[in-house]
Amino acid sequence: MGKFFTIHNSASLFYNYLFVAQVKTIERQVKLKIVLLDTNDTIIISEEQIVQPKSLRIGNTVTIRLPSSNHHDLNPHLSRSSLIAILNNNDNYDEKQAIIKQIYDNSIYTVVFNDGDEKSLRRSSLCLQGIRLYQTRIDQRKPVEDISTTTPSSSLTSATMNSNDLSSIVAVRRHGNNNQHVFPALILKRKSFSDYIWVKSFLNGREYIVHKINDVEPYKNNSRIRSLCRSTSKQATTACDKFIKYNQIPIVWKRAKSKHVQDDDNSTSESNSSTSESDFDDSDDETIEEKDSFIAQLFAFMDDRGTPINNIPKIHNYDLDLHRLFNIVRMLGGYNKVTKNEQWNKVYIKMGLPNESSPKNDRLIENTYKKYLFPYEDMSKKLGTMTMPNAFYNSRASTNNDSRRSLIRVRQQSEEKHKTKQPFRKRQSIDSKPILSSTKIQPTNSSRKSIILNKAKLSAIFSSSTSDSETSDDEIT
DNA sequence: CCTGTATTGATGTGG
DNA sequence: CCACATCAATACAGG
Repeated sequence: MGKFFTIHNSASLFYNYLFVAQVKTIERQVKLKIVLLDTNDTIIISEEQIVQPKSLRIGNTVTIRLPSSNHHDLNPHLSRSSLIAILNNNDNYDEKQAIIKQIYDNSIYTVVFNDGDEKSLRRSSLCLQGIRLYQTRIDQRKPVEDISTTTPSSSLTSATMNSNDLSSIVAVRRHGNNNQHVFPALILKRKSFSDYIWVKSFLNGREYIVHKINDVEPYKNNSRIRSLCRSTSKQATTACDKFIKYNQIPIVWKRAKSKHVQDDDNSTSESNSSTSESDFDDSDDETIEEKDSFIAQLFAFMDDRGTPINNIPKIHNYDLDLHRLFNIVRMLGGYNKVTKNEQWNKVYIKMGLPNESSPKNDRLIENTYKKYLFPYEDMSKKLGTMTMPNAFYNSRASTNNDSRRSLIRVRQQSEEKHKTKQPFRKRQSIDSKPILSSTKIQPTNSSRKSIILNKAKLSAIFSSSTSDSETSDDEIT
């Protein structure tokens, strides 16, 4: 699965979840944390010190060379070349047995962004795009600019999902690649976003935004799909049929106490458990619809640009209300303005999140915004409006069918298990006036491409690199 | 700021 | 076909 990045296959990389780049060159350097068998000491060595270079795999026993008479703690910062020099001189080393405990990739990757920008980064700054994306989209990656500047073309492929009345149930393709997994789902919103529809799964009660063309097929009047559903997710199909016939709410839906699930037709509206947070009084005038629509557009946008939001971000164990956050920041003038004026504490307070505003929490909310909402804000501003015309519909060609995850999850059910924590504080109303996009956004210049990414699973990367295909640059000297 | 660890949901596989 | 193992993504805390 995961492999050491290579030049050859030029994997797409995420950089701060904002940029996509390709690997150009690699200066390989691998460090290993090992435990010596004789002394039980833990030391860090370079890859080159391994004599018996079998598979680099955690847990393996290897023979290594240590500079003789050395005290291992003495040389961890020895330069690579000098180390090699020492070790190539037969007199100067001891050989020992050791067990690999950890593998670190300290290589320098030079990557090229799609704006032509080049940068040298360490592995930890980069994140391999999902394998599926990597496979299917490798040559179809869209620069962000393209998305922002795409002119709204009304030639939507809306023909596939036309009949509103008949097909409120759809079959959603699950992107297990091997299997044709399909589960039935109820359409919650059709218009929220053209290329995407919002569905609630009979499988687990979760809500997803799915791509209309690629992930969805009509359910009714489609015996092939129905049987496929039945074969791959029987329970869900059964629940679905009960829902159709008897209007019976699936159990899995009740478990997920959704705050507000009203779908267009036929929905028995008592499904919302009255215990749900009725203390939600949106001081803003937004309706649920707007919120949903916003979320749908946001998710679809992020999906299209290759950085899908797979989960609702959490802050201190609470689902983050992205719409609220977005509006708050917008009223304060947008990300750059808020940052300049150091108002993230204000944002944090307005969000009504648990815990007090603190420098740490402020940075938390800032980073979260930067990651999940700033691209959207940026795009909106470039489009010249904050109200999001349907502008980037066609950015997702019908050929590329998925991004890092097939389904875009929406609205996690809020679990009970968090109830030990303090309850949601009520939010204060937003007083300030909207300032709209008077602010200038500077394009995301490379100086602020800060690094956040999640860790690389090096163990997996290395352990598999030997077994499955070769990593093609194994012999970097 | 960066790294390591824990947690969660999604996916793959065997009983 | 379902239960369980594995994996990917990320939040969070600590250096």
